[in-house]
Amino acid sequence: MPRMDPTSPEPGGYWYEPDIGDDTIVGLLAAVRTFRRADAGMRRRLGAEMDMNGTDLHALQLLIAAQARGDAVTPRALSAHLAISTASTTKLLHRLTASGHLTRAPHPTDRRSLVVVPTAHAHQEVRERLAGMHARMAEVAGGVPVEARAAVVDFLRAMAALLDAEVPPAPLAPRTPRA
Amino acid sequence: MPRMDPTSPEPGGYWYEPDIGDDTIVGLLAAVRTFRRADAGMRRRLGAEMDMNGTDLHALQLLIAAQARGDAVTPRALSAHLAISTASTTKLLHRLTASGHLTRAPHPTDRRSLVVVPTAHAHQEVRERLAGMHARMAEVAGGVPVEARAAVVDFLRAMAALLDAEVPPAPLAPRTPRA
DNA sequence: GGTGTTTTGCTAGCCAGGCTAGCGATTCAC
DNA sequence: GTGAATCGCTAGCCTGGCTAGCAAAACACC
Repeated sequence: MPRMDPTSPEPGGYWYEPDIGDDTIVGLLAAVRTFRRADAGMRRRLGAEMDMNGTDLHALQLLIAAQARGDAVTPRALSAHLAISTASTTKLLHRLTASGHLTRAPHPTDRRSLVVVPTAHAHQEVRERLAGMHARMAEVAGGVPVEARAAVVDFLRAMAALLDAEVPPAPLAPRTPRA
Repeated sequence: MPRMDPTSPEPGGYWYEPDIGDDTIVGLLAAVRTFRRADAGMRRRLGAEMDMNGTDLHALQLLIAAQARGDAVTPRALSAHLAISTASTTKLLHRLTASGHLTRAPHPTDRRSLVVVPTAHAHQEVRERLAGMHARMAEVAGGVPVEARAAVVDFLRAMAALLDAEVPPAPLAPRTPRA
């Protein structure tokens, strides 16, 4: 049975960028890549080893957060938050209702819509599953020097904004049109 | 046609953690989540809008980096680096050879194996596709105060290590065994 | 030097989770 | 009141993971 090596080492050298001019910037970007890879791998493993994938888990987190805030969440809002289509969201709701993690309640004012509510079971499970990881993440975050935290937050937010804006360009050669 | 909102706002509040004791830590973790979500969304869009998905692109980066270092890369090594199975790697190689991004050359010493080599086309394309984004990322990175950069790098690395180590536990209720 | 075991890349076929297209029901604008 | 917009949904497709199992080559060992 061909199996993969779960702990692949660092990719090693970098690729292009002739000379950005600053080693610390290169190091920063390398760290970002390392993190992205670890994150992607974790999500995949999460999907493989548990009976819930990353998107579903993320949805539950959002629902629980919203509930704590007293906000009602509609499927449409959920799809927007998760950045997936409404059809995919419907499937997601099916999965999570089937597994007993949430229920659909009628929307108080709009009879087309509905309100998605996490069950007690969902609360418990998310707590169990994420509490440990989250505590560890908080610990890591606590290791960041106080005076540097704002910089880290700014950096991550700016990166996120950049990624959000990215991709669309695609100003490339005539590509095989995939059809 | 149901379409999603590509620029969903911040998830808002958080969920559990009674009182971590420090708002800046919560902010940090929120920023991490924002980034993770942006990254995942970017990868998905990348797969949707281009004719290459994130894994393939990652593979090309690795190959190009290895080539620059003078290292030969076998499919097996690639599968280990990408943390996917050898079967998936074979499919990946099919995709990328079909699209003219790489070629399979005989391995110099092991006749079972082979060496995967990126084409000039791959070089050009990766450069075109990533140079812009990468330059922007470098710009963002450059915006981080010099004295805070080491802290950012440490933080991201620690987070990555944490995610790498995460998931396996799964000490939960008897779960439906998915079979 | 033959022979069993490993390793390598591969094919076949499965499955999850995205997606688009389009539908009935309801709400909104006017 | 009526047409347009919006809601969640179903039907059905496609990508990209996965496992199982294969022939060929390399290796271990006598």
